[in-house]
Amino acid sequence: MPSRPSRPRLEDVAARARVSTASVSLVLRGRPGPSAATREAVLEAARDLGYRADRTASLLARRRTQLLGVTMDVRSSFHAELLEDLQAAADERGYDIVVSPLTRTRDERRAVESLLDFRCEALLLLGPRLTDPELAALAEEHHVVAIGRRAQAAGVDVVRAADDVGVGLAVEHLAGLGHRDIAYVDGPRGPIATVRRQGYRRALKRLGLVDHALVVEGGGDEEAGSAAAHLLHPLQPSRGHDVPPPDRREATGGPSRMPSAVVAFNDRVALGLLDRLRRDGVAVPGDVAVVGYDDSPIARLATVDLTSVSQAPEAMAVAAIEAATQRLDDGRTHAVDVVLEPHLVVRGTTSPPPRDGASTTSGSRGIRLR
Amino acid sequence: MPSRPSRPRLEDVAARARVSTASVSLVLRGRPGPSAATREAVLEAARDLGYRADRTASLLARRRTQLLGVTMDVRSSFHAELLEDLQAAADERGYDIVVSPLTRTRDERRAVESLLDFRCEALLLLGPRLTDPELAALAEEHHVVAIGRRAQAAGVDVVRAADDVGVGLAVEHLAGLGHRDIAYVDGPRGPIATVRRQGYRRALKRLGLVDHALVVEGGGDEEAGSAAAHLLHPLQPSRGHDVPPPDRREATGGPSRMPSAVVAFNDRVALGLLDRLRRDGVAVPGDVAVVGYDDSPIARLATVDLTSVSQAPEAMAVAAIEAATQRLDDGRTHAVDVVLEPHLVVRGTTSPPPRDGASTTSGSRGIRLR
DNA sequence: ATGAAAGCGCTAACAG
DNA sequence: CTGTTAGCGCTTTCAT
Repeated sequence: MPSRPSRPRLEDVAARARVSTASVSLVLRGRPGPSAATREAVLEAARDLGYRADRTASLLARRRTQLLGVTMDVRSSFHAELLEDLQAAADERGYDIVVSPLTRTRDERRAVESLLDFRCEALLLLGPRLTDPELAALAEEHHVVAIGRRAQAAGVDVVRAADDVGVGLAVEHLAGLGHRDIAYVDGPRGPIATVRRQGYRRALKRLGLVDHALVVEGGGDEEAGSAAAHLLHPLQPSRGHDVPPPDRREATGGPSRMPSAVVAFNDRVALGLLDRLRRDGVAVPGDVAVVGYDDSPIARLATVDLTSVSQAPEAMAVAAIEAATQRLDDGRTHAVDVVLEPHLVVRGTTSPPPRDGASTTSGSRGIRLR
Repeated sequence: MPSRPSRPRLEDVAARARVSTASVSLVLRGRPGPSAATREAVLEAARDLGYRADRTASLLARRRTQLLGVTMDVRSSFHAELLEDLQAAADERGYDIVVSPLTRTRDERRAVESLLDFRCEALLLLGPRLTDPELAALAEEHHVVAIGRRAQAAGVDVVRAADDVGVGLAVEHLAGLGHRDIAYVDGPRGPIATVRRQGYRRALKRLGLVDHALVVEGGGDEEAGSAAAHLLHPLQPSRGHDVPPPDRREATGGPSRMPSAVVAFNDRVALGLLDRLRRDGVAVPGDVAVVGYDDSPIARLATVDLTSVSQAPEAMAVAAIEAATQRLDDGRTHAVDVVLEPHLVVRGTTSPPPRDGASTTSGSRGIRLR
């Protein structure tokens, strides 16, 4: 339990070092002025007393708070990753970060308000779901950086990866392997999903595969991916794993051709997809190749080993902090839109399509589906 | 971009409402005193000006900050879940939460310091890795609540689930289904893993199954679970999924009997385990039953459907906030140790063991392994 | 180079 | 019930 004698104040250090509080303040913040002798005395006194500055007080006194506010979805591992990098980048520039998690009882508005209460000097919004007008309104009063999605809002800095390009990379990779029937599992409504879907469509067009386009409904999590598996393989028994799958060639209804490859909105969706496909006896990548998006830690697991598109979170983080500090420290006033190039990380869930009529179903299963 | 005219201050509201700043302060904080007329005038003025209190200033002025600091591992979905519930519980009691994430560049010490800089009135540490002496030292200066693990540290409040009981529930459930060879996949070194392992050993003893004890090395994530699969099934080809598994009965080396059930340190480990087992052609729960720990969101996914032990995060969160506020508001001075009873959530990864000599390998695969 | 003093914006006594 | 006033702990002119 905290000892009653409240923690030492600047004044206490000053008294002990036999100098003024002003000197102590300067020394402790490493600012030029005080002589070497004073410095030493102050540092010693501070050490002896175990002094730590009260940020609340210094923030009040200073105009600046040096605080950057970040809103994030606690459940998103991509956000978690970004946060780590944001933290590091902010650190280097002498800023501190306040994170305001979105939860089911705490939407983006509240999260932002909380940040403003802390007097954050800029708001970094991870994958904000606010509408463009809402963002623009916010930006009238505060510095705001939208991270990870496009935003057509005046005054808002944007840092994002070219998602359409990213999906394009995935599609091209698959096409390069020889796939022609490449499906796409859509994401949850929103600007991010829109751009990725566009990327898919455009890539198919470039490759002359538009006829093969197949966008199936999806979502943002494993559940959605799992559900999508049924749309891709509508002939599988819809529940239970105890019924042998019928020969997929005998299919009626559903897509006339089964895709030999699937690009998913993100890794979580890809994961749900993988899991369901494999349970249904579909080999990945033997029967179907799968590509995710985000290159999340889980994709890197040896057991998952998912080919995925990386948004380069470190680069995004650095760019975002940069955007904020340029406004705060360098007086930039026009909005910027930083677009980073995603890159594909090829792993084990993609390989050439099965030879016509033959399945490359994993031999370890000892089964062939057709 | 922020407009230069700094935001309205209390004084501005007072002037506009033609009352004193004191009255405004009281009204805005909903404290008794001001007359209805004053209230209305103030509220209107505040609304007109778009006033929002500067928390920094009020914290300074007030003795109290009403801030609770939380350290957490951003990567842990269990922590994420707890955080949501902590947030809600704190809210109800008029406290605000500052979260300080641990990252690879930011260990627990730094995270705590950051919280102290914010003048948090209590520290809630999620699954702290600090040693007991370190915790005790911290507790001399601050209110600290350790959440999710046991702690033998003077002055530290502890809120945890009875992990040994939890693992016991899992083992008993399996034994009740008829399993006798029940293995345990250990967690990462630390107090949590120790207690869970103990729970496993004691449960076996109670059930007269000590001879069947098998603790295999594990860890905290999917990777570890995947690796553990090989220790449980040492005869599986160690890499690649393209070699049909040999008849496991012909095993030489490794455990003489294959366990028919496995309890994993946590859900992530269980997940890695599940994935690897299934890829190796082992049916779950047909050949091997698997139980996880944490009842994390992923365990609940239809595609995963993992039997797991729930630590009841909501209850933990409430108890933790309670512990903190009792100290702060009710003047409690002795440490408390709140132990919550975990409960088992039975899902699809557990079923009776295979009949002797027969495999219940999933029929949907159309294969039998032996 | 150093110290005295005036705030930062708000809260809490204390008068009135 | 309302207004006045003295701080909260630190930073920052501005003299010295």
